[in-house]
Amino acid sequence: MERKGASRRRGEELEQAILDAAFDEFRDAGYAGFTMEGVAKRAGTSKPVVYRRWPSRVHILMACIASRLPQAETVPDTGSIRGDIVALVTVAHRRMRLVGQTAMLGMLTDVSTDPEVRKILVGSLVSELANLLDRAVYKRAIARGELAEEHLTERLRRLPIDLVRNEFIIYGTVPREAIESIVDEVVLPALRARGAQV
Amino acid sequence: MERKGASRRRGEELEQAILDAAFDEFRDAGYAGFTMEGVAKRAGTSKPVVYRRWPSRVHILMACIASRLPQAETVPDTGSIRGDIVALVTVAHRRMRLVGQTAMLGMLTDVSTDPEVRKILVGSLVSELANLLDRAVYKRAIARGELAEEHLTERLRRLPIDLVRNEFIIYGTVPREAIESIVDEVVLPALRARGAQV
DNA sequence: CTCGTAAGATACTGTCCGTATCTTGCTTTC
DNA sequence: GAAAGCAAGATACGGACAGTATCTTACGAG
Repeated sequence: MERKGASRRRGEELEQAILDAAFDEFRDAGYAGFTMEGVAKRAGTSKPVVYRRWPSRVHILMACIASRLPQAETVPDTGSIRGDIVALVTVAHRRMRLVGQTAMLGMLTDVSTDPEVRKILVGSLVSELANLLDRAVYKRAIARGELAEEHLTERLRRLPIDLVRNEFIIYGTVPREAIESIVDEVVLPALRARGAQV
Repeated sequence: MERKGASRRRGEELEQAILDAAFDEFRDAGYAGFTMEGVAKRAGTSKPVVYRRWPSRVHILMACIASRLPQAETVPDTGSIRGDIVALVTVAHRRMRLVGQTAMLGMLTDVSTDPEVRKILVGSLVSELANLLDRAVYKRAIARGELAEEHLTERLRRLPIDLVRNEFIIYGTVPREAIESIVDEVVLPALRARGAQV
């Protein structure tokens, strides 16, 4: 099924075309309907070509989703830790919506029996947000004097992301009120309890 | 493949035998390896018999797992809300371990596109714990005077379970220290912030 | 021009879901 | 206690899809 009147693509060009096709397939067919045959057909190529680059369905799925997520999102400096955390959680939620609830769960499922693949997923979908939280929110709050390094435990560091992820995974949607209740009823009180002036 | 020297089972007896077989299949083959063929073979019957009772793979999976979870677990009255919450979270964690990380994720995935089935899952795996938390923990704390009804928001009501579920789903394990940091660094501070004397 | 590499086509194995069809044993009813 | 009916159980099938093997062919490098 070679594409008519077109030369064979190779290397980077072909790889991008397949990732594009994969993303279209993901968007149109959903997580469960995402098939290697569909990807190959959309890309105007064949399965072995796809398999030469990604060893399995879940690998290319993660790759195509990761490739579509904005790489270096920023969180505006709102002047207070509350505003910054709300902004961060909003960014996190936007990223999750790009992935989708079913796909997020599906990838976590696929990955849960394979530590190798798990690393890839956690690296591209989880760690990035955690770093952003540290860099863009906590560091600024420390500079402002609202927070001290020693107020932060590991748990508090990841608390906002844990809560919004849970909300998204279980309920599928995270309305504005949910974000605010997470921040005002849980995160800020927990920070204050350790001495933060927030 | 009718079992030799045995009369045909019917009704309740057959149903239980299939559920037993399903649970064995689940334990031995895991979530991904759980197949209807396997269940039928183990139960000494055939697929149509299984399909007459449960309309799909995920239905019987949920049914067999739910049937193996202790129905009415109790949370000991430890005399303080902290102890009670730790105990509740420990119970929740034990239930989750019985299900397993992969199966939990897998069921959530399967269910995420079908509100009908979702209700069944949420009813048997989520609501039960929420009720337990209300009945066994918050009610007693209110009776003790540590807590007042109006201190409790919806978010705080489900906070302990949300956090332990997240921990289990993402990290696969919830060690004692995690439980304690959840309770001491997050849940109790959040309750105190709303006026609870805990 | 030749040669090697990778693209692309095709077909195959294997697995499993869900269903259709048929036989047969058990139970109920007259 | 025979006939009728119902559900159990066997078997086989259609369809989808993962992943692989094999072959041909375009194309770039030298």
